[in-house]
Amino acid sequence: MFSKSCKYAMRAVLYLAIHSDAEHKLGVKETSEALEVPGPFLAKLLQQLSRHHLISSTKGPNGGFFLSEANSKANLRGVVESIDGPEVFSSCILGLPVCSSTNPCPLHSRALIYRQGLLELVEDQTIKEVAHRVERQELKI
Amino acid sequence: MFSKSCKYAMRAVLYLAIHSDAEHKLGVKETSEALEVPGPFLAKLLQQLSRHHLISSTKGPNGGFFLSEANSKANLRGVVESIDGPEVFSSCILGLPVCSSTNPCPLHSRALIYRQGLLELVEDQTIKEVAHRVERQELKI
DNA sequence: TTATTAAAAGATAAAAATATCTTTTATTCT
DNA sequence: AGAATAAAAGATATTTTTATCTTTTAATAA
Ligand code: FES
Ligand code: FES
Repeated sequence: MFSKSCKYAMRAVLYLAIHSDAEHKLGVKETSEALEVPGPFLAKLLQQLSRHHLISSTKGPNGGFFLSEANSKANLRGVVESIDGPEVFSSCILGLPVCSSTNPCPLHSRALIYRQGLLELVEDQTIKEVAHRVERQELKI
Repeated sequence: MFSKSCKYAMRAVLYLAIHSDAEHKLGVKETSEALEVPGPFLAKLLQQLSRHHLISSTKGPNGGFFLSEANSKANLRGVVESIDGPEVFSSCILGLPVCSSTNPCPLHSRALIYRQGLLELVEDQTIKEVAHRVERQELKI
């Protein structure tokens, strides 16, 4: 499915959504330890997300990563596309160079439905909404 | 989604379903060239599928790979599970070590539905049925 | 039996993904 | 201004996946 990097990134974004805001930023260390994910590797991912404006960051003392209000009102699709690329939602399930309805592979029409479901999975709730559910229902990330 | 290996394997199985039978076996070369896939690499995948009895093979002159009647009455699930492992249909979408409804991640319940769809995609038609559709509708593999 | 064929198996190589370490830059606090 | 902090950037290392090459084994045909 999603790459390991992408999964780390989604979890980290949710962690930040829950534990950070503009006044309470989080360092890589705390986040990586909480998620049990390699720190320097997560740092790269967070930097990439920050460059793409999917999360926010500041340097220096009291600096760190956090989700701005705007960040947390977005959904996870941007995070996934930023790390794994937009093709995860549009590429042929058999790996053919192009996925098209005019020249489809035998699994195409069903794959469309399935991919739509995947898209909805990451698109139809905001990061903030997902984060709230995690808190209320004590879900794991 | 599925690994490159898995995609190669699925396409090769469909190609064999269409172009081979117990009397007309196919060599790796023909198959790999038809699918535009690296030959020695495909050979490994076919050998693995053969060991797992998802396709058939014989050595020597007129030997090669083919789908027995039994092989072509199976579905693609076995092929996928043989190459990518059964976890593709059961692992947590966020990469948590266990996926369980008693201790779920925030995407779990939707992920269940999505994974079910993926399973149906490869499970609800036999290889033979898919192959016939490819022939009748001139689909790409 | 011998030559030929093609898969099976094993060894090696290249590329991509994942992981780590070091240096630099921006920010804050004293 | 100077010291401390933490991200940003860059360089390096490891692991996994993908790809290739060589040798061996089994089957067929002459
Ligand atoms: S052509 Fe294969 S999924 Fe669209
Ligand atoms: S726990 Fe994450 S998908 Fe089931």
